[in-house]
Amino acid sequence: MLTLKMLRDDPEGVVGKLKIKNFDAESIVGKILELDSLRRNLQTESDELLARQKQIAAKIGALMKEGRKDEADAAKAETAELKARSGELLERMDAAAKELESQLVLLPNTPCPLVKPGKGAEDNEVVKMGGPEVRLPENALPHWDLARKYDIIDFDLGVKITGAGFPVYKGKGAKLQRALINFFLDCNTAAGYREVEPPVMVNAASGFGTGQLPDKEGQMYHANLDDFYMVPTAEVPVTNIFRDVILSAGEIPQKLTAYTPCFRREAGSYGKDVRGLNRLHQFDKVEIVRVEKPENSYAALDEMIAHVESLVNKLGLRYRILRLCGGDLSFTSAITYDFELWSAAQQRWLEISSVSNFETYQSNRLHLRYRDENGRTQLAHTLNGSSLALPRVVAALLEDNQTESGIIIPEILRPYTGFDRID
RNA sequence: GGAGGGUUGGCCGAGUGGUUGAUGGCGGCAGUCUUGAAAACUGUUGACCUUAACGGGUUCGGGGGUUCGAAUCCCUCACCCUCCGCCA
Repeated sequence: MLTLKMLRDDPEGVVGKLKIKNFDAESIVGKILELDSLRRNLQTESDELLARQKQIAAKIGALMKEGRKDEADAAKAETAELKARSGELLERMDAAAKELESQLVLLPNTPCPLVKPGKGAEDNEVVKMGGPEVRLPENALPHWDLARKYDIIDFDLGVKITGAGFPVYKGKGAKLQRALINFFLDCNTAAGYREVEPPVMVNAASGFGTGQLPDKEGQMYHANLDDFYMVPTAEVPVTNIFRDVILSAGEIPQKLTAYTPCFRREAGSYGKDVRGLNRLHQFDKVEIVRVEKPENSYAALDEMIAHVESLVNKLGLRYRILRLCGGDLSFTSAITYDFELWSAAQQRWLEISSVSNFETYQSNRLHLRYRDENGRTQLAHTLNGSSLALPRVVAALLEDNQTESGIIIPEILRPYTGFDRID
C-alpha cells in the first residue's frame, strides 16, 4: 500500500498519478487525510492521559513501599476518571486507525513517470520486437491439436482427475516441462539469483503482504479448514520471505529465483482465451524476485528485462516486449513490462512474462526495510518477473517449431530433454 | 489427534505484580592502549507511533481480561519442544 507520508506530503500528486491508472482517488485520499489527522489528535490526547496515569501508578508504588497506604488509596481514586477517558479515547483511536487502513488498502500503487495513460491492452506500447520470423508448414496445427497428435498433453484426462484447466503432461510432454524448469532455473542461478523452493500454500498474512488479499481473494484457491491459500505465483511465498525483515547494509540487494506450480481460479474466463494451454488453473512457472535499494531499483528492473529477453532469445522464439499503459497496470505495480511470444498457428501474441517494479508498495505492507548508510531504516523496493511461465512457452514452442517430421526442440534445451524432436 | 513443557531485545539468557524497555553475557559500534592487529579496559548499542524540537506513548509470541500498576496473574489463539498415536 501507499505510505501515509506520501499522501500527507503530496496528496494532489498522488491523485494525479492515479488518474493515469484510471483510478479516481480524490475522495479516498481526502478521507484518509481526515482520518489521519483525527487519529493523530486522538493519540496526542490519549498519550497525555496515559502519561499521567503512569506517573500516578509510579507514585502509588513509591507510597506503598513506604507504607503510606492512605495516601496511596487517595491516589488510586484519582485515576478512575482518567482511566475511563483514556479507554474511550483508545477506542476511538483504534476505530480511526482501522478505518484509515481499510481506506489506504483501496488505493493502487502510483505508476512511475514512464507509464503512459491508456484504457487497456490496446494502448500498451511495444518497446521491442525480436526473434526470428515464424514460417509454418502447410496445415499447421494449434498446440492443442499437436498435443493430441503426439499424445504429450492430455486435457481431457485432467478434466477427469480434477477439472478443466488441469492438464496431464505425458511422456515427452512431461519431460519437456521438467527440461524447461531446469533450464530456466539454471539460467537464473547463473545470473546470480539464489534458488529457493518455497511452500505452495501460504497463510493470509502472506497473501496480504504481496497484495493478493484482500482485493483479489477470488483469484486464489482457499483451503478452508486451515485457512491457507494455494499460491497464484512464487512471488507470494518468495517475497514474503522478507516480511517483517530489516536487511542490514550487506544483505541488500537480494536476488532470488524459485520454481513453483501456480494455481489460479481464473473465475470469469471463457472462449478461445482459455483454449489449450492459453489459460490454466494449474501451471508451472519460474520466477525471479529482487529486493533493492530505491536508488537501484530501476537499474535492477532493466537488468531483469535484459535477463528475461536473453531466455527468450536462447529459445529462438519470436517475441515482443510491451510497456503496459496505466489502464492495464496491475493494482500493485508501478511499472510493468510484458513479454509475449508470437503464436503463428493461433495468429496471436501469448503473454509469457511480466516484469514489474513495485517500489515501496509491497514493502510497506510487508514491513520490509533495510538499514541505510546512516543506520536509518527505510522501505526497500521489491521487483519480480516471470522467467518464465511454461504453458504458453510450450504452446509457442510446439506451434512455431512444428515440421512434417515432428516438433523440433531448440538446441539449447536438448541437454535437458535428452531428445531433439517430438514425433 | 491425546498429554505435558515452552515462546523475553541481533543472538544466548535473567527476571513471577511497583522507576524493568527489561540484570548479565555474546555480537555490533566508538574510544583508551598498540607501529598495526589481537587481548584487556571504558563507553555505547532494539523497533514502532507522535512531535518543528524537547518530550510523550506503544512494544517481553498475537489478541482479550484482572489491577492504581503486568514480562510477571487469568482467558484465548498461533507457533516451538518432549512423550504417545498416525504417517510420505
